[in-house]
Parts: sequence; structure tokens; C-alpha cells
Amino acid sequence: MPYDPSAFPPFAVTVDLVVLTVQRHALCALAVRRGEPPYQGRWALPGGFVRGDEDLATAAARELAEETGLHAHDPAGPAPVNAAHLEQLATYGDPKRDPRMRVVSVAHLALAPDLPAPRAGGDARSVRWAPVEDLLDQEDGYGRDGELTAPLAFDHARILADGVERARSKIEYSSLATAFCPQEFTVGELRRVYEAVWGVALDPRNFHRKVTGTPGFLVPTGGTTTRQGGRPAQLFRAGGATLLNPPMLRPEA
Amino acid sequence: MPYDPSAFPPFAVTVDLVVLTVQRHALCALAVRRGEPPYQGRWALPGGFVRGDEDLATAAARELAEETGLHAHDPAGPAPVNAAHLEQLATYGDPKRDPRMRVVSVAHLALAPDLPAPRAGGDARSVRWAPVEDLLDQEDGYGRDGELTAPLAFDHARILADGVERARSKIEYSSLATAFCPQEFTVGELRRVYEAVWGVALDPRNFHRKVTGTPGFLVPTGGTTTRQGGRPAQLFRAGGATLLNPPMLRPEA
DNA sequence: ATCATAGTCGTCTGCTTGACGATAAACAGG
DNA sequence: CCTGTTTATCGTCAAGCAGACGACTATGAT
Repeated sequence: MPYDPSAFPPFAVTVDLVVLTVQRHALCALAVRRGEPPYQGRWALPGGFVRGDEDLATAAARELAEETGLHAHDPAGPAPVNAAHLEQLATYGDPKRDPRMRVVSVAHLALAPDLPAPRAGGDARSVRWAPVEDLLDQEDGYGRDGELTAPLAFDHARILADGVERARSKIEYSSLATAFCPQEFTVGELRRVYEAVWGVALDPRNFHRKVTGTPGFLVPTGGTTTRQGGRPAQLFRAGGATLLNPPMLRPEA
Repeated sequence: MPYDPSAFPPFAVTVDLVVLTVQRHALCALAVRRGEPPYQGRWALPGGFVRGDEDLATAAARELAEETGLHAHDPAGPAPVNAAHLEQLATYGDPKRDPRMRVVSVAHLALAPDLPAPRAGGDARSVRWAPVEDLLDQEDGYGRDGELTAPLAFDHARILADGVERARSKIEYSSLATAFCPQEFTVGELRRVYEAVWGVALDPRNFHRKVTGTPGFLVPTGGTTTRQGGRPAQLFRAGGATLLNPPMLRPEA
């Protein structure tokens, strides 16, 4: 068939971000409050249009930096100070997903360590970390605290659920859970990440044996810390290994 | 920021298909020969523009049917006769990936059993199954057989490689390998699928123990066949289980 | 001094895997 | 008919890993 510019319809292309972190033993996602219709006043995932000369990954990294101050951490190369893992998640293109026009959104998944401050780009009250459980469980209605009582805008609940599921399954067979930790961390901190993401309790002794026994997963830095209380714990850095073999098994139950 | 139609650039959105099957012990992909520039005469993945009122999965299923006569098999619901597994793979949007204009392509992965005939939509010689190894190993140059000597058009080599890697890893922990088999198949046929996709030899006895011992993976139909020669083998159908736990381990080496 | 908290090292038991022997049931060819 | 070849299927054994859990260590809090 010949190449004819009128033969295909124009689309707007956006990137939406599922940014996850672990706060106070809970898996949390970044949400922004919408300032205009549609879904005005509702919470949504951060995101924006892809520019005309921009790659998809670049657009996602730009939005991430604008929203959080985090820099995407390319697996190769040294990690910057405020580094986050960033990967493409999936693409959503239902013709009716945006009532205004045809929008195809390329969702990305970002994993970040617990940040000192939410660092809103603009209005501080319009962006927040919220437990993913709260964001996904919302039914249409009024809540007692007057916050977060409506489901996420657009199809963002589905996108968030897909992102959470990706994170849950990927930490099973990769070292991705370290992306939730600061540069140096203890085995216990890493375990609490797994527990928060999976929503289960893990045996500290078996977990310790597993992660320290997997070659290339963790490298000791030599230091220790007592920031979690109790006996001082060894500090580790993420090793070069990206694939866990055999994987860390998620308890069924 | 206000909603302004001029604030974002228009994109063309396409779907590209990585359609895989197993033929004569080799993992093969569907390739079409391009009739027009750019990359005229080169092989490429099948694909096309997403229509204005069409979902991405719908567009992929339509292209798949046009190109192969296969119908996408939604995990829920009964499998049609010519059923193929279809899932979204990833999205490619480098600004320079198509020299004509800005095109974002949502690649999909389809897995099909060995088909009686390639069933080209148009010109029979312009579409063919080719071993993925051949398609990916192509260097720029001339081959002895005068065929398939150039790399795939656009960034399709990368897309194909990503699709193959997805298939290779996904059959480890899911029952997806059955998508390469006809409705009824033997343990040996399923093993040959794994061997072709992974490019390794598996021990028939251990493989048999593993797949027949995993509850919900295979259900016996009662029949037997000798179509592979040798002793008659039991026929099975794919069971309801989609996740293999524990997974089938891919030999390292 | 005592307790609570977290971290780390071991032990034991059962399951899974990988290597491989042995048997069974078909077909091909002499 | 007999024999070799091919494929399927069952069994055995040892090594490795995971889950359950006891024991001990090193901190800070009371």
C-alpha cells in the first residue's frame, strides 16, 4: 500500500509514571491531583506529552525529574545521587480512555528509595505519596478524612495495578528490590522492602541466608549501622548481578 | 497547564507483530518483504497503522488475522480453531526510527502452533517463516542463497530480539509453551518446543516427570498417537494453570 | 542489671532437580 | 518372525535448596 499521510489518524502520545517507593513498611505510589477537567480534583499518575524530538525513555525520565527530582538510572554507568530505576511498563490506547481526544499512553515504572521530601514541582499539596492499597481500593464515594476517596483518573488504577504487579514479580527473580534501598543498606532493610512489596512476613534467618549466599547480589562495604536499632548490621551495596538464580520465592498463602 | 491542541505534536501509531512458531525443531518468526521505500525489498515484521477507533489489542489481532489467518485467543473464553496467543510486548518510539515521520510502534508478541500453510494475505512470496537465528544474525551483505541477507528493516531486529527473549523467559514460569502446540499434543512434542525455543537439549525423563507432576499444567485426553514414531504417546490438552510453580528451569551453559 | 530489639549462624527435614538405568510399545528391514 | 531403532514412561539415587526453628550476639532503653 502506498504511503499516504491522510491514511492514518493522528494520535497524542503521553508517558505516565508509576513511581513506587517504600515508606513506613508500606508500598507507596506517587499521585498528583488534577487541576483541570476531565477528572478535575481527582488523583492521577504523573505524566505528560512526549515532545516531538524526544524518545519515550527520555520523556519518562524528564517527567520523573520534573515531578520528583529523581534522575533515571541507566543500568550501565554509575548511579547518580538521586537515582531511580526506570523501565517501560506497558502502553494503553483504548480509544475512550481520554474523553478529549485519542491519546496513547506509554506507562513507565520507576522505583525509588524512600525520599527525604516529596519535592513537588509546583504546588506541594498537589502531589503526594499514597499507599498503593489506598489508591487501588478506592470506591466512588466520600471518605472520613476527606482525602483520596475517588478512584484514580482515567485508566490509571489499571496502570498502577499493572505496575505494582510488575514490581512484585520482578523482585522475585532480579535484584530490583535494591532500587528501593539507599546506596548502602542492611539485609534487614532489604527484607523489609520485600515484605512491604509483597505484603507478607519473611523469616529473617532464611532471608539472610538466601541473599548473602547468592553470589554477586550483595557486596559488603565494611561498615555497620544501628539505624534500625538492635545489634549493628553489616552494610551492603548492590552487586553486579541483576538476575537471581534460583529466584527468591514469594510465599503463596 | 491548559489543554491546548497545539501544545503537543501529532504521532502516527502502529502495531508491529512478532509472530513465533516452531518448525522443524527451529524457532521461526513471520517476516514480510517490504514493497516500498524506505527499506524497499528488505524483510520486516508484519504490522500496520492503528485505526482511529481501534484499541491497540484489536489492531494487533486484526493485523495478525490479515497476515496469517490466525485469531487471537483471549485467555478467557474458548479457543477458536486457529488460535494464537497474543500479548503486548513493548513500545518503540525513537524519533528517528522511521525516516518519514514520527511513528510510535506498539509491538505485540504472538505465539502460534505450526501452521499447515503460511496463508499470505496477498503475495505468497512476500511473506514467510524464517528461523529467528537467521533473521537476527544477518549482517549487511550478500548470502549464497540470495535470500534474507540484509538485517530487518527499521528497528525490527531489536523488536524481534525482545520478543524472542520474552518468549524464552516466559515459558520458564508459565504454561505459554502450549501455545506453540496444537490443541492435543504429547509430552515429547511439548519438550521439543522447549528445546527449540531455548536451543538446548532436555532430558526426556526429567521433563516428563516435571510436566506431568505439575498440577493443572496438562490434562490427559485419553487418546494416544504415534505421529512422532516409536512407542505410542499419551495425548494431553493444556490445563487451566497458567503459572508454573516451581518454574521450569532453563539450563544455563 | 535487665529487657527488648535486631542481626547472624546452625541444624534438621522434606522436596526438587539432574544424571542415568531399565522397561515398554510401536515401526522398518531382513 | 526376529532384530534393531525410535520414542515413551517409570524408577533410583545423590546433591542442593527451602522452610521451620533453636541459639547466640551486640546494641539501646529502662
